[in-house]
Order: sequence, then C-alpha cells, then structure tokens
Amino acid sequence: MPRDYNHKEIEKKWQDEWERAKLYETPDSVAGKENLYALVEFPYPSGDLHVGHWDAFAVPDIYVRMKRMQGYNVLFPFGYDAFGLPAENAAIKRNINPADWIAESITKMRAQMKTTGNAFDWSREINTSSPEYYKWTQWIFLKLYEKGIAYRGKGLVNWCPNDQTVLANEQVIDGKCERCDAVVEQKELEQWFFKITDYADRLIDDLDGLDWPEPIKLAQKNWIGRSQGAEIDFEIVDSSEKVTVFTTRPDTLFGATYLVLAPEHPFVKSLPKNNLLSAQIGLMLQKNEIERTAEGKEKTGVLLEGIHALNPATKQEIPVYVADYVLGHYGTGAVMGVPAHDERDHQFAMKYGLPVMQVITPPAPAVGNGEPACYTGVGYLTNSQNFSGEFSEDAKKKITESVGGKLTSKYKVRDWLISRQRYWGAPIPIVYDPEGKAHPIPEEHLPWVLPSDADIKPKGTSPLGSSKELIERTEKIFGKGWRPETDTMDGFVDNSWYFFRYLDPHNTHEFSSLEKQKLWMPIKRYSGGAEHTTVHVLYSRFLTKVLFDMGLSTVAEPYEVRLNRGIILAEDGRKMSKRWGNTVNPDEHVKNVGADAVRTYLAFIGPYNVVGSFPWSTNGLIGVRRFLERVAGLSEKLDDGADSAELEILLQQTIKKVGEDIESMKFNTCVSALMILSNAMGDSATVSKSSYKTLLTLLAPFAPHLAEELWHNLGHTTSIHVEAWPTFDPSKLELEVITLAVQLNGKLRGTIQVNRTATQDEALSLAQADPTLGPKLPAAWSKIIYISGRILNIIS
RNA sequence: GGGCGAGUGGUGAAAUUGGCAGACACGCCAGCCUUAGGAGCUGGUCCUCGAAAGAGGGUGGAGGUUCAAGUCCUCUCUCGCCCACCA
Repeated sequence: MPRDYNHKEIEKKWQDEWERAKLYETPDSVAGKENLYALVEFPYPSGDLHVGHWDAFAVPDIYVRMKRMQGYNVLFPFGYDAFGLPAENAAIKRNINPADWIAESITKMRAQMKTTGNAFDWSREINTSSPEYYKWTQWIFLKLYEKGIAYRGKGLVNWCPNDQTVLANEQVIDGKCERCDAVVEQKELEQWFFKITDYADRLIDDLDGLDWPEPIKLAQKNWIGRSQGAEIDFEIVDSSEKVTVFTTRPDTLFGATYLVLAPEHPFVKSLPKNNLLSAQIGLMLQKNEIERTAEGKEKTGVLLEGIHALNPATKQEIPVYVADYVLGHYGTGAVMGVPAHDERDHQFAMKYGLPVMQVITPPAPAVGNGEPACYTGVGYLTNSQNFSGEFSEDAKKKITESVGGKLTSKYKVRDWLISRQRYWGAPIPIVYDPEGKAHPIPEEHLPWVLPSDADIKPKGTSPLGSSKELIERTEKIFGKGWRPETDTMDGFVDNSWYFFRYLDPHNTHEFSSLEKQKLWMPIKRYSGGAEHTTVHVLYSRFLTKVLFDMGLSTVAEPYEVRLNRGIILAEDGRKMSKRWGNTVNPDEHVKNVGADAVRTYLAFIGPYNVVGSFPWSTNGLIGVRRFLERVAGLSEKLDDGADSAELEILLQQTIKKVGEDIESMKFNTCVSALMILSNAMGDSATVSKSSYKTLLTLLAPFAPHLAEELWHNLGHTTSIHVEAWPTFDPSKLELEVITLAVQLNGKLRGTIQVNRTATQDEALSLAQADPTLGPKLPAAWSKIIYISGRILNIIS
C-alpha cells in the first residue's frame, strides 16, 4: 500500500464494517474470558465534540483495545450526562424545550463520537434525562428516603440571583456562581439533603484499601476534612445555659481567655432583644460569606455585656463575644479563644484587648528576635495547674476528660443539598398532603415524569410549580389538596450511579441487577478530569456505599483505580475558548489527516496519567501522520526471510515496552517505541512479514483503521482487533554484545563493546585495550565499581 | 494563608527508578530530488573552546549524601491546580 493512504475511505469502511459485525458489542460474559470494566466520565451533550472529548475517550480506547486483544471481555460504554443547567439555559436561549435540544445534541455528538473509531458498545448507551433512566434516579432517592438518608431540612443555602436557583457549596467559586459568575446570596429554604456526613468516616477510612494515586486519595481526605478534637462545655455564669465548643487543641484549655460564638448560634438568638446588640449582630448576619471572608480577615466582634462564661479548667469567668470569624455551620458554632496559641484568636484578642495566657512552651525556644505573636505548634504545658509539664499531645485527652468533655471528630463536608429550583432535572419523587407533610411517591408511579407544560424561564420559584399537568396528576393520584414537590434533583445525583446502569441498561424492573454487577464491578479504571477528583468521585463513592449497605450493590467502593488526565490547551498555550478564537476543531483535523492520526497524536502529546496541560500542535499532528504513512509504506518491502538480529531484538523490546506502557497509561512512550521500530524497519533493506504483522498488532490500538486495512491487505480475512496481543521472548531482549559506559572517578571517559555477560576483569581488559580509552586509564586504582550491563567505574 | 503538584534544549517531552541526560517527535539550519505537496531523501541541531580529534560545563538556585544524583536529603526561588477565618 502506498504511503499516502486514503484515510477518509478506509476509516469509513472499517467503522461501517465493525458496526455491521457488532465487533465491539460486549456480552455479559464470555466463556474463558475475564471481564474488565473500563470507564470514562460520560460527557454532557453539548452538541459539539471537542478535542477534550477525543482526549477523554479515544486515548483510553488504546488501553481498552489492548485489553481486548489480551483476551479480556472489556466493557467500554458511552452515554450522556444530560440533565442540568447548560441544557436548560441553551433551550431558553433558543426558545425550545430542553428535551428537544438534548435529543438533537445527542444525535450530533453520537455521530461525531463514532468517527473516533472507539471500541464502544453502543447498545448500552444511556441518557440520564430519559424517563427510563431517571425512573431509577427517583427510585434510589426513595430508597435513601426510607433509610432516612434523604431528609428535608431548613438551611441557609447558596442562592444564585441570576440562575434563580440554589447551588451546592461545590458550585460556589470564590463566592460566585460557577456558571454565571453572579455573586451568590444566602437564603433560608426548605430543601432536600443527602446525609453524606454519616458516611464521612467510611469515605476517608476506606481509601486506605484502595490502590489509587496518593494525591487523589489525599484530595478526597482534605475535602472531607476530618478534624479530631474535643467538645467541651462552658457554663454561662448565673444561668442554667451552657455553650459547647469544638476545639482541636483541648490541651490549650487553660489558655482560653474568652468565648466566641457565631452570629447564627442558638444562644445568641435566645438572648433578650437589645436594640444595639441585635443591630450589630444583624449586620453580621446580613453579610454573605464572601463579604465575611473578604474584608482582609479583619475580625469584628460584639461583646455580650453582662454575660460571662466559666472556663471549666481554670474556673475563671471569661467574657463572651459574638464574631463573624466563627462559622455557624462548622463544629458547634462556638469557639474558645486561646490568643496565645491560635493566630485568629490572637488577632481578635489584640483588637479587643483581651488577655493572652501562654500555656504551651515550644520544645526548643524560638531563635532570633523574640516575642512571637503566638505559638501554634506542640510543646510542653505551662500555667496549666497539675497538667503543667506534660507534652501537649498527651494532655489533650487528659484535659478533655478532666472537664467532662468528649473527644470527637468534625468534618468540613456538609450534607449534600440536592434540591434545585430548576426545570431540567429529575423531579424529586415527593408529594405533600394538605397539611404540608411530605410523602414518598409509591414506586408504581415511577418514573414521576417531568412535565412538558412548565414555564421554564427562571423567575425565582421552581418551574414545575407552573405545570398544570403535574398538579392535576398529583391530585388525581393522591387526592384533592395534595401538591407535588416542585424541585428537581441536582445533576450530581444522576451521575453518581450511572456506572451501575451501563451493566444492565435495559432492565425495566431493577436499576442494576446484582447478577450483572457481580460480573463487572468494581470498575478497573475510572478516568476523568481533575476537576471531578473531589465532588463527583466523592458523591458516587457515597451513593455506592449507601446502596451497598442496602444490599443493592455488590461493592462498597466503585472504583478500583481512579485516574485523572490532563487538559489539551490551544496551539497558543492558552486554554481553548471561543472568546480567544483558539479552539481546535477535531472534525477538521480528522478530515485532513484522519482519526488514526488524531488519536495517535493525542496519545503522543504527553503522559496521560499526569495532570498537566498540553498545548495542541498541528505540526505535531502532521508528524504523527507521517509516522503512520511510513508504516503503510513498509508494506512495500516485505519479504519472507528473517530479519537481522538487531531488528529482531528491537521487535522484542518494542513488544515489551508497548505492552507495559499501555498498561500504565504512558501512551506517549509507546508511540515513541513504535516510531523507533518502524524507523529501524525503514532503514532495513527488507522486513519480514511476521515482524511487520507484529508491528501492526502493536499499532492496532492506536490506529485501529489503518492497522485493520494493512492487515487485510496482507491477506487476512478476520479483524486484527480480535488477534492475540503479541508476547515477547525474555531471552531475546538484549543483543549479545552491548555498549558499556566506562567512567574514571565517576566521569564518563568512553564506551566499549562487551559481551553482555562479561565479568569485571573482561570488561576492564577490553577498556584497557581500547585505543582511545586505554591510554586515559591509570595504571593503578583503589577501587573498581562494575555493574554488569550498566557501568564500569574506575576510582584512582 | 493552607494543601497538592511541577520546574530538564527554541517547543512537546524521554531517561531501565541512583548508572552514557536530552530518546522519540516538532521546529530550525545546510544539501539533494521533484509528479511543487501540510511532499520525499541525506546530514546537522544543549552550551563554551577547537578546523578536527577532543576537553570543559550543563536538568530553577545553594548546600549535602554517594564510586556515581534530573532522580535521594536540607534550605531556597518560581510557576500551576485546589481549598481558603474549618477553631
């Protein structure tokens, strides 16, 4: 076949043929084959496939294809995370129904995705916005409701005034809406929550058993934010009231010289109304979290006149403040102020002239100009009555117990708020009786269909409230005066369980049967964007645990390995953006150089399992196309004879290298190894047919169409993609004679050709006999380091 | 401010995990060839000195460990991502 192959013709031809032969449809099990589930985060159907989608799916496809050739029954599914704000906003803009817009986008995206040549099993395609899918999202909600994990609660929520909806904490970035950048307001509403805090410990502890990259585990742990500390009661003087504080430093209790409460604290609310006071506190409460944190961390507080708390350790009366640097939602909303050993408390104490009592002495006195503002490290207790002299870590438990406190943990993570006052989501399957009491919708009424007659334009209340059909449906089923829940679920609920559905996508009576789960779970590799390391991965782990506890999942952890990939930047090194006009259109490049070249180029661009950013280079793409052309051109110099020993060894090395590096997702070095092999074949006068076949099978995962075409040109009538992955002969990985580096005192002085099994003496005499190297070597030496096959180092 | 990660040619990056730094590719330079194409072929391309052989230097910076350091240790600078008053 000529070098300049016609990619348009052959790619279309083989895609059609694979589809006709159902080559990639994955049965639930195949005799003699092990199942393997490879997953990539499914995309939101934006209607336009960009390079990021290619990078996300076509590159892991290399791994999938190798695993198939290695004899695994590999499930590699595809679907659409279709609910959510973007579709709704797009539909409002175009004045059409989101469902229509999504349907159109999916059709377009599916066609584009098929041009990648990926080994997807299209028969398992899912769409989270289809009633067949969200029926089960609702069903899962009901299961959580039964267990008390889904609950209705009042709470301050983040409100986006532009999108007119509540946002999860995770969707608030720097106090602004992650989608539209509007400044988020705080609002108190009745909402539905999932009790993820009940699972916080397990979500941390179970990470220890997982073989994930450490940074990803750590990100999960930090996100959950477990702090071990103590809850300690402070009595309010001349009152029966007490305030419980949470502290990670109970060892500094003797240094607590004041008490601070969050403005939201119940004790503050219970105080008799004092106009001045409530005005000041009201001012704090009015501020949203951004304002509270934005003011240069300047701490402002209000003294509660006439109110004192009792430090349970010193028995001294201490003043009580209300300050907005204390967060209402974290810990107990109350903090003991230890100015000597906490920087925030120190700042506050300086401003309000509160006493600083040092109770910890650093193990080694601070060097340099003294008067440290405050010392936050560990040390030895002082000024702490009979605890003085103890090491701070040891004193934590003792002091806590001595004042009747208890050791406990607190978490940064808050319960998952799942209510959205938007249209395009799964309706929450709840109805309210005339008294306003919530009732779950019985399973037989699922899917509780999203009505099509709602006014979807944002106006501050849930769009579903405007649907006559929904209200009529509710009254018809439940009775007069009953009304539907009008909020929909956060899209993260839909995509927290989708991987179960791929296993059993057409099941009409179960969300995912245990039999199918047993065959496939857990997921061998889950690849996705770094931005989902915390939220999505955490939520899906949480939901899996909940289902596991109910006997509905076969595993407590869904992902054997989670991997993050990098991002592809524009050619100018900036992020791709329509605003910059620097987006890379993959369709155009596929048209010019073919899907095989685009796939292989993306594999070559950099290490895949590293979170980096890689600028696109059209020249680099063309370079990869040239490589593929050279492989095609090699078919014209085939011969039935044997290859040179060098070429044979190189082939064995390449088999080893490519296999190992695909396994560890280092696709870039695989491509490089294939280039080296094909360059060597190009330099050779002839190439044996058998070596060439091996090259093609190694290339098949990267360039599936070209490899298939060249394979058939050799006379094969079955697909190269069902061939066995080549194996190497470990005894043929090295030449008999190798190049050995010779150093003198650790400096390279030259190289010699030695037998690879040469002894130190043999290597040394060869070095001495070498015409250029020999004269440089000393006559005597004190030591020789010889590592067979690596180095000969002579120390004079 | 905290956490995590990364600093290697003009560019994307390799480096058997402590053993010849810069593989492979892009770009660039010189030459050849032509059916002028995003062509193909040959050679060159870390820096300094040198005609060359060769010598010296070199992986953000400064120290250290080692026969040997891009890789390990200490300090430091810069950049990226995430979180940010979490007691």
